[in-house]
Amino acid sequence: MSLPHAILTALLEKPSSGLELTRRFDRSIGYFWSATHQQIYRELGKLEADGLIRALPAEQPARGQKKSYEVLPAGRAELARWTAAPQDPKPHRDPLLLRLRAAAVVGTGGIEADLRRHRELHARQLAEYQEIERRDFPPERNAPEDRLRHLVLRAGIDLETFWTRWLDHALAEFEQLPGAESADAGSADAPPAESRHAEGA
Amino acid sequence: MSLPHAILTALLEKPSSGLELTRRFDRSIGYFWSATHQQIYRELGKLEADGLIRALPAEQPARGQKKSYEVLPAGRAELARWTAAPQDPKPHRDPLLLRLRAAAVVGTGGIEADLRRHRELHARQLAEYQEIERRDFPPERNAPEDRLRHLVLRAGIDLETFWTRWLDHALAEFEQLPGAESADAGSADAPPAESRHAEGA
DNA sequence: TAAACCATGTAACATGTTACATGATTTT
DNA sequence: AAAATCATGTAACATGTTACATGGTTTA
Repeated sequence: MSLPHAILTALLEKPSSGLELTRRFDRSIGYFWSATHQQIYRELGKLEADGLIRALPAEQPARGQKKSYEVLPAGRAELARWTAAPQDPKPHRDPLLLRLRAAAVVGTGGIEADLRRHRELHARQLAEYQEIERRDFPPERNAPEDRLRHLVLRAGIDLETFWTRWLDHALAEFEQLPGAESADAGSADAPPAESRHAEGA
Repeated sequence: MSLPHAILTALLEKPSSGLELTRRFDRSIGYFWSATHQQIYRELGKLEADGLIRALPAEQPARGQKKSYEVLPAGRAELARWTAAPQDPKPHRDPLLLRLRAAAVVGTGGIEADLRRHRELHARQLAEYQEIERRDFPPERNAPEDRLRHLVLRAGIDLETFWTRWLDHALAEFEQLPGAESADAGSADAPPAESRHAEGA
């Protein structure tokens, strides 16, 4: 139940149309809550039906026409309620760690190359966040209203730093692995399938 | 498309029934890929229909009867393929960061108490992982087959350490916040709803 | 033998993903 | 006026969640 509240937050920051929201989800908000345009349109419909937002009465309703929404008092109240309500942390889901665990059983295959690729992607994301920090939160600018936004951005920066370093560590560990190939102990049925030709980083 | 591969990995480590799998997902595997028993039974049915696993012909099929599965050669091959295939990192989704961002708009409400609670939950999880590390990976035991499994556990330990520290930082930041109350700049419609009575940590 | 628990499962729904459809506006 | 792009939307499906149903086994 987070997408509607992500949309309410975005609309409170600035009333927008579906496509504008989609673009903002590709940037700031999407950094910790992504959504496609189909999800957003679907959710905008529900929020409007529930009386939490309304379409700005600017112009026409036709199909190819832009339609902007703003948050109604009931929507703001719902967002405040949700923000203050306790929530348990959801268990973390990470396909890459799952693959490493699988690699311990069926062999490492070409996974090392993908680890390197992920490392680079995280490093790039880190650079992007740091650029945003330089631009939006220079040392002078330290108003209380910005503190929370900056704190959230710091989480993004710290997380990408974390993963970059962890992947460095993992790659170092791989170099110490014997032949970097099939380490098994299980029921032994099929051949390890492909294994050579790593795709470079 | 990760749940079937999580199940294949678990079954290769040790053939199991649905409930046994559920229990193992509550422990080791579930630490980075959780699943409920309904998901697991549903997926076991699909994997069997696809010829990737089969029920051990031990005994009866009746309703309240235990039914164990093992991985077939095709299943092992599929897991090896999936493990080696490149995958893009999925964008990270974090409701707590979303709530902090919302708090920047509608006010902090009682969110501080929940931050403290999350901090304690992460600290507890960290302690659990460290206990597992002590038990399963003592310094003597350093066989190559264990390296990958240990690496994955380290990720869990490092992540919980990360969040514990980050939440400490966030809470320190909160103490510097003016009245620790409603910081707004937007369309101003509704009252900030509830705000007082934090629920202690 | 009733209650508690073990084990597998069904059903309904919420959320997220992928592919495609359609009208309006801008560019060539 | 054809092509590209903008903007909103439908449809089908995959995955995840919540509530409940059913038969068997153990324990009070």
